[in-house]
Amino acid sequence: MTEKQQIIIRTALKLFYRQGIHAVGINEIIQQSGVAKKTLYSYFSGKEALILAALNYRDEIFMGWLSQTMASTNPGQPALLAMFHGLDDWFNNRATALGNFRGCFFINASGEYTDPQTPVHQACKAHKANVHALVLQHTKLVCENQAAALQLADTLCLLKEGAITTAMVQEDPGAAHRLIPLVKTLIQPALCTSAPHIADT
Amino acid sequence: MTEKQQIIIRTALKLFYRQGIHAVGINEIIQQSGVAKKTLYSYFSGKEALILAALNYRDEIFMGWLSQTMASTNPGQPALLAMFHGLDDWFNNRATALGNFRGCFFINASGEYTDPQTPVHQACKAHKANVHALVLQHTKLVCENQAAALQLADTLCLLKEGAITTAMVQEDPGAAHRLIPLVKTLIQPALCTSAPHIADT
DNA sequence: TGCATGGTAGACAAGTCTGTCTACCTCTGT
DNA sequence: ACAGAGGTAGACAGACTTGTCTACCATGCA
Repeated sequence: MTEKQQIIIRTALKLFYRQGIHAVGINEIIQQSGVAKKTLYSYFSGKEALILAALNYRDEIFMGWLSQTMASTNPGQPALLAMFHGLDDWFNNRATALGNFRGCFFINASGEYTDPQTPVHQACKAHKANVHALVLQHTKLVCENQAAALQLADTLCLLKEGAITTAMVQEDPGAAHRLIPLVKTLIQPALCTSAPHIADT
Repeated sequence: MTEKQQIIIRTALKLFYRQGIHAVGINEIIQQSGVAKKTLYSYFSGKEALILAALNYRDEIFMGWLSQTMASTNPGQPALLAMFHGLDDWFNNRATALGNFRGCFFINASGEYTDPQTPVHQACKAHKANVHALVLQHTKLVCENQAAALQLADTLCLLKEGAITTAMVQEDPGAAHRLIPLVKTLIQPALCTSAPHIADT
């Protein structure tokens, strides 16, 4: 991975995230990168390869930020809560690693590539699986059995997606903060038994 | 609203929803509509006007479907629960009025027009406000005060967004169904007091 | 000194995009 | 019978798209 390659990927991600993937052309990317077109095409076979590289880079950034955010406190319950405080930081542009909030790059990309068969959609799905796996590590510490841990991870991830989407579409940066009382309730160890959610009727 | 106009809007919506907005050209729309290009431009000043018309049409369809779904049972608690059963139908392609599930058209569109100032993004935001207003009508019947009703509507709408996003990106059509126990708990009248969520600590 | 490497700048091909325009056709109402 | 409305088909302009290719330049190494 050369320095030029890094610059191109970083620039592409910035533009794709800000303007949408289809709305950004190769010419704009090379211009903003200060790189010749031939250089770009020597590193990437085409636009799709660059998109996939940008998705991969964003995955690294996001997973790094999230795992660091969750590692800043104790594993389990506090880490899960820290995730939602982290989302609140992100929505209010206090998470510098993630840049200015414009929704989730992977959700946005999926919306442009709705066919699940496309490599882009698959990459987005893979990123969400990475996040889920990280969350699951912590729910396992809170729940008394595997099934309950999985279910809690599902719910928390779904809340996360809902908060991101609400914050973006509705221009509502308080979406994550308002969830914190509910999250606190959900992750109370006593409630994470085999019963699905608090009470299952 | 002439018949031709209707055909153009319906075709545009179908293509935009399936392939993304930027990925669909005017030529494809007129070809699929069986309409001359001049006819399209006699009704719509440009592509953006057509996009806004498609968003407006989708809003009508979705709000019609949702209000009908919620009206098929008793107002309040049962209607709110019916919304999530409706989402489950949608994700599993049993809601014919909404077409084959490809996520939420408005979330997808917002991802392509991330700048909140754009008319497209504003239209998406307005749609979400419409849904929220409908949900609020029912949470008011369940909660004992205005603030609690608003808070419950916020939470349920956020769960809805999370379910749609999860179902789409993760190819997980069970996202809404798994939420039902949690929703049942949240909408229990006794819990919808001034306390934010179940227990607020 | 000479040459390979990796870069720049940008012309170019071939196709697509939006939007305008001409020429024609086919109803409907008077 | 005839005018006007509303439509079709499609050429066209001008800009933009991705991707290839030529010509050139600078640096490091033998």
